Amino acid sequence: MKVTRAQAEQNRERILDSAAQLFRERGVDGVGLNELMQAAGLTRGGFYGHFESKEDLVAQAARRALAGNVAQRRRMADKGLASWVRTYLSDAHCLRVGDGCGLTALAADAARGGEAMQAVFGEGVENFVTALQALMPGTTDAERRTQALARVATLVGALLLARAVADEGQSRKLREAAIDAVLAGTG
Amino acid sequence: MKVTRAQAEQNRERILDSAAQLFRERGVDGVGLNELMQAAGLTRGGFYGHFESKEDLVAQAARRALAGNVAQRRRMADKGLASWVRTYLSDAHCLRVGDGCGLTALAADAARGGEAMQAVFGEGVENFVTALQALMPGTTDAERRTQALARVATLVGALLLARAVADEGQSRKLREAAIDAVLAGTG
DNA sequence: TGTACATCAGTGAACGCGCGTTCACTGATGTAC
DNA sequence: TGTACATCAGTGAACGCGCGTTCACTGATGTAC
Repeated sequence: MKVTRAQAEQNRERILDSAAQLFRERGVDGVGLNELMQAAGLTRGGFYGHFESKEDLVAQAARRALAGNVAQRRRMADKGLASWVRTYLSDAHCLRVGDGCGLTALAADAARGGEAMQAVFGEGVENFVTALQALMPGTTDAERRTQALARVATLVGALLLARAVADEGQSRKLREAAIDAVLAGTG
Repeated sequence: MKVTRAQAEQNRERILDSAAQLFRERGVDGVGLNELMQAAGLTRGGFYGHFESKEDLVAQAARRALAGNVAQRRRMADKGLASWVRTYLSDAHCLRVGDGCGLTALAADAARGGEAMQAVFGEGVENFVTALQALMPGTTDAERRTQALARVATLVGALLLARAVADEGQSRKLREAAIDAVLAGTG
């Protein structure tokens, strides 16, 4: 049955929100379209009214997941770098993958993904780097940018590894060491 | 038909080698047991003579993939840190996922994996950190270990992000920035 | 060393299931008069 | 503003396919004599 255009648009948004969360939690290959549509309160057939294919959805859901980082970016500027970095590598962020950083949760899927996905992911990285760059202590823009690039790698690497090891102590030590390294020389 | 015990053991090794490579290239969910057995020159049914389940294989294949890092570790000690880090973040390593670093290629699967997988992965991280620790410039063991932990995160994060972005220049800049950061202060 | 036989690695068909995708259909929406 | 009808968002069955796993069977291996 047909619904209003506004309702249809809301349905599309709900599919994207579900996908952005579930893909982060279980990976692109770990979530089927049927489950995804049910999570959005719809049935499987309606999917292709909204998206060309699963690959199309993946790229758009990745953009949505990475847009969540923009909100975190603002908080970073508000709270100050040190506080924000500690939040980024906190126990809470380590556990809550589904609404956590899209760079960390989707990097492997992007590395194995299509060109559209990788283009979206590249923008996500760029946005993150730009935000961090403003808070770096270097004297030139180029210097600050290089520092920001390396620190994004450290943050993402530490969070991903921390989530992947069985031992809680090892996970925490990884994150604490990364916090020290990222904040070193930033006063 | 039966084969000799030595042949059976070789078959098992071949399954593990194929799995260690294909899981790194396409992820655990991206590789079926049927394809895996064919890659090892066998048929699907024989799988359960060697492994309890796919999850069992995943943990053992991860151990194998991470054992490859041990070989790299030796080269690191031989060639010196700077040369090794540049190799780790080279174009070649960026492209060759299947026989590249298991930490980077399998971290996402480990984060979503079972306890056995995460235990294996934790050992892989520990081995890598220990190797790097010996080359760090700090004055105490604890200091060197903290530096090594953060640098492993930087290396893994940079390689993973570099593989996940569409733009070649962005990929290279990420890796070059990480090289600078990892080598900073190590002479 | 040679024969008789139990072992068991590997085969290939089959299990139920979920995958991504297609399509004829439904019926409320939005439009034209 | 009220009626007649075309549009189209969503439904649900079906497509072929590959998934992880099981199992009766085969026949060379390895052993016992």
